[in-house]
Amino acid sequence: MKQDIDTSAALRAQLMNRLAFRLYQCANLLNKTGTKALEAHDVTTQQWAIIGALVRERWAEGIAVHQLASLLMVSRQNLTGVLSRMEDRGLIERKKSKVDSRSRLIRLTPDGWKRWEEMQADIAGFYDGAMKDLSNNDLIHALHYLDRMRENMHDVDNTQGG
Amino acid sequence: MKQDIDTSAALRAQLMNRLAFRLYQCANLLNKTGTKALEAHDVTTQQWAIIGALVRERWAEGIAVHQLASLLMVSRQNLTGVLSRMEDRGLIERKKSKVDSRSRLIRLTPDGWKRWEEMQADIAGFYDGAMKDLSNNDLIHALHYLDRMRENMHDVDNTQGG
DNA sequence: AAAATTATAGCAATATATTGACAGATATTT
DNA sequence: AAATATCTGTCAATATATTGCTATAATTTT
Repeated sequence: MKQDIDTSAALRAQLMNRLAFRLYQCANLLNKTGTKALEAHDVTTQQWAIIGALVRERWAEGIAVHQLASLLMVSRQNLTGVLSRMEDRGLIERKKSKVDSRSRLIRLTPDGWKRWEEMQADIAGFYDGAMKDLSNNDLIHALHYLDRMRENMHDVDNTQGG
Repeated sequence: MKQDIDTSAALRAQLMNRLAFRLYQCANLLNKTGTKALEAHDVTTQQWAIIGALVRERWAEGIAVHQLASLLMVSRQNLTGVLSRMEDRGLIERKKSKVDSRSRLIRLTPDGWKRWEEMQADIAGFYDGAMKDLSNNDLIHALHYLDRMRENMHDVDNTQGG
């Protein structure tokens, strides 16, 4: 009976443990270093992700909070807090939807767009460091694995009553 | 002039953006689903990581806070908060070091060890879902990429005055 | 030996993330 | 049409993460 690497439960458990731990460390470091890299722009990593989403999705009137929360995979409540801080600083605006008066449509202000442009050089500089020595092929593979895990955990989430 | 996939700056920037975003989403989902999976044990994902580290590193007297913080790659201040909540619930104990009276040595209590054992079945169940359809080879590769990124960001961190 | 520097844990302030809850709006069922 | 169920954004409470700061201890420099 050949002890194949793919059939060793203890090895697999160890790999999964290490992978989860690595994910934990990476995410914390991404938050820390990303926020520091954009310090001059007064934009945290999380706010950067939100601005990036708003830039990418050019809805005519903006996007509803629950849609943005779904896209970012964070809770509506947390997003409300982050958006409030961004609105206070003039990066985004909230507008009551004409279609559904409960809904608030979120979009970047002209200042928000300007901030995005101003950030680009520092974003590029940050990525140079964070993705150093990773080829495009590496990036594609890493993306594939994280994608797989995200989908898996999304399913787990739904199973848990999401 | 051949437009090679490895030389396209726009593609690379897009990949890096998507990778960072995926990391953000995955980490949040890991925190959410991991904590939910261990709900019966009243242990969050972060506390699980700490217990795991304490289990793995079997120092005779325990580990100092700054060492544990370094291992986990989180700040001492944050760790202090998490440890306090764990101590309050009897999972860990803090003991003044005989060698350096400023230092607090952290280790699991007997209850902490027992909690770790009790968690194993639910941990395994969670991993089954989160790592579904990923072979051991996949796990090894994913680990490699996250490792690479972690090291890169660690270097960036040091450059930023970490 | 004294002075200066560095290290330790933890307090405080702020940002992010979750869950529970809820007023009010909207959609579905009766 | 009325009753019921669901949805929307946000408040509140709690956990996690960062930075600045500090009293005290330890180490290094003078």
